[in-house]
Amino acid sequence: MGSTIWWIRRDLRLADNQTLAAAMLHGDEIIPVFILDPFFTQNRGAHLRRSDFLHAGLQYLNSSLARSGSRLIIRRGKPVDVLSQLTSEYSVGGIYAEADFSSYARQRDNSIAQSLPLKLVGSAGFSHPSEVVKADGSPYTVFTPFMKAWHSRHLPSRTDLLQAPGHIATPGDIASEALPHVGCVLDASQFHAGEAEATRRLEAFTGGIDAPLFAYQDQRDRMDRGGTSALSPYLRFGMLSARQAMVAAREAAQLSANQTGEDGAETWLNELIWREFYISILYHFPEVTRHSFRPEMRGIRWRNDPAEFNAWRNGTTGFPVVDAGMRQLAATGWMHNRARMITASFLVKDLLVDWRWGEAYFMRQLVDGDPAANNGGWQWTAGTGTDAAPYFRIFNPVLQGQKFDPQGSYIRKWVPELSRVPDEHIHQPWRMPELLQANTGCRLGKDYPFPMLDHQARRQMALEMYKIV
DNA sequence: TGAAATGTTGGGGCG
DNA sequence: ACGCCCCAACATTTC
Repeated sequence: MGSTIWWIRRDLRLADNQTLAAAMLHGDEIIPVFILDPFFTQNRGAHLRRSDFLHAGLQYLNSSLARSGSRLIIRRGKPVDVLSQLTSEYSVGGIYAEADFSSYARQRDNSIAQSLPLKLVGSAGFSHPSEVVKADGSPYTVFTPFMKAWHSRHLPSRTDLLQAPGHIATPGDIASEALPHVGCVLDASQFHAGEAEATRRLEAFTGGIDAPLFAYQDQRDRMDRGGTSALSPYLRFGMLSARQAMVAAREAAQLSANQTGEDGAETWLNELIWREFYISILYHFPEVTRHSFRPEMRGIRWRNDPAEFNAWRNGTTGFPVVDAGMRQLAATGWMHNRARMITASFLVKDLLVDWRWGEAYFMRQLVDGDPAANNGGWQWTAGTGTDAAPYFRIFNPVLQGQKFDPQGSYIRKWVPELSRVPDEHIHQPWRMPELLQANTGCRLGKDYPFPMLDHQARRQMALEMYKIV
């Protein structure tokens, strides 16, 4: 049958990989290739942490392939050129890749498919976005009906999962560049790349009767606790498939069907379906990457003050919970989901900055930065998206801190200058008497900034701004 | 997956 | 004992 290329993009795993399985079905020999595309690598500096996570993942994948009798081929260049060359040199019968619905990937793949036998199999989501649509074929734009439709159609179970191939035959004479270098910026984050780590984390989160999953509903918003799965970087690069995650959630839900905590599995599954929803939105409405989904929101006149934007990025807004989130992001490339909502709301509704500025900054910093989920999250917060939070839903950073970091331990962890501030002032350090400021080493305006704005006033401005449109 | 403003209720202090 | 006021607690409406 000849060779087939498994063109790896964001499916860095051997288990439950439909793309790899299809490639193996259609060829005797597999050429697993990852292409370092100048479109991405030229911009690597801007996405250092995510690049490093990817590169570490490639090293891990290469080891896994080696254990299966294969190896990873690294090539550098425009994908169409690299693939043309490989195809002609090794009489390749087909190129198999997982579908990717971000705008660059779609253009790239469409153009390659015109000259090469590219076949797109599977996707980063559980199902193809064209599968879960309304009866008349139009896409869902409201989450709840989408979620219900999803539940009625798809009930993955363990037997649906594909085993990792035992042996992968790969031609021995194919030249490869060296595996890309992994820098040290990942050291600060808690994420180790690779399929095994992803599987281990999934098992730790969902396995057993005491699994954190069962406390998910109660704990997920608590920034001071590790109640979330923190699996997003693994899902982002396909070190874990959506299907594997969903199967684990379902099995846990069944295990606990008659016990407390069953809602946790349901709630987490819903979060995975939100991810499917945003993948679907990006697929059906690619223009959301450029502007607001809701046309009537495209004329908002944002303030876009660069100095204020910088204060937000640096975590020096003077609002402890906002600064904690932004510093966690800068330090680790990851942020607790509740903190993402709080910081995003602050940027959009207190600083009145265009949500796309925030989207771009998050994309630059996040290890799990994904065009669909990141865009969906930002448009949700800004109230510009599908089924978004209404424009008047404005987070109060003090109340959010009090609710979801009651003792301020999340704040103290990421904003060390507040570490000695007592609990009763941790969310509003500006209310500390001067003597206490001196005693706790947190003098406002010196050790930690005064709040950069009056939330009540900005809230009114935001309401006006949205109303004018 | 919000918060503020406004409305309602009921217990208790008080004359 | 009773009406009145105050206000906390809760509910509803509004942005």
